[in-house]
Amino acid sequence: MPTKTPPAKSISLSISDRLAARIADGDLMAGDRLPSEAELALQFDCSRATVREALKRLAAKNLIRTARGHSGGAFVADLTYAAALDSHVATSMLLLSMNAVDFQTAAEARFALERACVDLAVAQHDRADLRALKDAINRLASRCTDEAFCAADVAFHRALVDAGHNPVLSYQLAGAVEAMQPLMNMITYADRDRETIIRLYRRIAGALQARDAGEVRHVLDELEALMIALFQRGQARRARR
Amino acid sequence: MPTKTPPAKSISLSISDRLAARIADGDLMAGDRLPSEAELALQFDCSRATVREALKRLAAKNLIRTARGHSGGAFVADLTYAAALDSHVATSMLLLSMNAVDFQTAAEARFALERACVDLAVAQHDRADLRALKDAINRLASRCTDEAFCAADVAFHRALVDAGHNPVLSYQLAGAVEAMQPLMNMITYADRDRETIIRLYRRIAGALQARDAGEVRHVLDELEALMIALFQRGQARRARR
DNA sequence: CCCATATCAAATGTCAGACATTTAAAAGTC
DNA sequence: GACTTTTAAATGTCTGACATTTGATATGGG
Repeated sequence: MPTKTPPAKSISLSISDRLAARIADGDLMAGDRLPSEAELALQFDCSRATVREALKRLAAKNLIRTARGHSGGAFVADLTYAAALDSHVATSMLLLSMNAVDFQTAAEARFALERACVDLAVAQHDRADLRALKDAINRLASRCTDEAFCAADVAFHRALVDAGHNPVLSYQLAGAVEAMQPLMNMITYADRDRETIIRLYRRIAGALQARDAGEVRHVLDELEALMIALFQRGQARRARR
Repeated sequence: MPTKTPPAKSISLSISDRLAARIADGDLMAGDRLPSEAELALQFDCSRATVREALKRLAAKNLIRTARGHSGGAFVADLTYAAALDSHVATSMLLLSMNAVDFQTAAEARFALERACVDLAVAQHDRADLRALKDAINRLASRCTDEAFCAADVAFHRALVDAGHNPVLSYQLAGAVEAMQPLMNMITYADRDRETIIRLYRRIAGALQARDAGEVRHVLDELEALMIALFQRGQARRARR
């Protein structure tokens, strides 16, 4: 009996797939309102509960948003960079933690990605970008917890990435950098380490202002080596106890 | 009345958030089985339907998978690179199409990212990587539709990225490159364009084998310029009609 | 004793109908 | 005309039931 009954995909799954395809194809455009749950139930010949499960899945993927009330309903969401970034970061974080990615691999990837935006950042940055970089450095220089230090660290790198003025690149890079923050948080920084890092960051900001891409890349190399060394030192210390 | 009643988050949403947090925190580990829907309904003091909506949301984010039958249920999924990549690509594609990203911006981002893996690829590649590159080139050289040409194009870049032997980097880069395929598909290639592209790809493969990172980067620059020129030529032709 | 078969139980998937809540528009009132 | 009340349409939730799937268990025969 070659009638296709593969893994018997559930009804709600096939509904969400069909709606997702219509959105991806541009058949349903951002802002469009989907039929009401009751209408969809009629169209797909199933119950409202089943339709709702399908809609929840789409909502989880940021494909639709729902509003209650008289003229509420499900609307095709206009996917923003911010929303996409959130889910990208969440997924990447889970991926890194679940696959036990070692620090060296993560750091290697992170700095490789960061170097990808150097040329653009050097060419495109403006005064606001330099300001953002310096704000982040100032926050780093203030006494703060390791977590706050790492958060400011992320802000610095984020500013560097954004200086390329390419939203697509920012989206990809910022997601990767932020996803690695939990790993970076495993580093405990001594005061003199912080000073070293801040010095490197100032050199990056300076080189960027001077539009010296080679120097920026060079400092990033140093930074990467430093990070890995700090992590390994911390690991050795943990092992000794 | 400062009692917090913000936007009255729905019950099913708060349930999925709580479960997601437990997974992210490592409280629930990959492979763990969640309580049955009936039990969860008791724990959260709500109906099974509400629990199910929450679970569907988690399933959409690849956080859990469900199985039917006697010893079925919801299990914490072990997020694979492949699964994460799929959702990353899907999201990125939507993001690009919905935000009307222009070709130049996308190409700029794509080649910037690609250059990010050159150093690693030059240092780490092995024979299998070169083989994958050459296979892709051979497919490009065979007569094929524009879509197949673009698919082989993606395969080439994917192989280049994977040559870095860094799964984290591959995940990030492959997602970005694949997401841009629809834009690249907008290019129609004349025969002599294809020949030019293939020549560039052969140079890349050769430079990689010779472990000459500067040459790889240089060819990528040429490739980027060519792609943008081809796209603009196509646009001008479309406008003239 | 082992193996095939039938039965069972637990879980997800689905359905039907009801009620609660939210929201904007329409109707009514001053 | 501005304010208040009513109303309708939609999502959010609850309840209870049935269907389906699938491993475990019991049962029977060789």
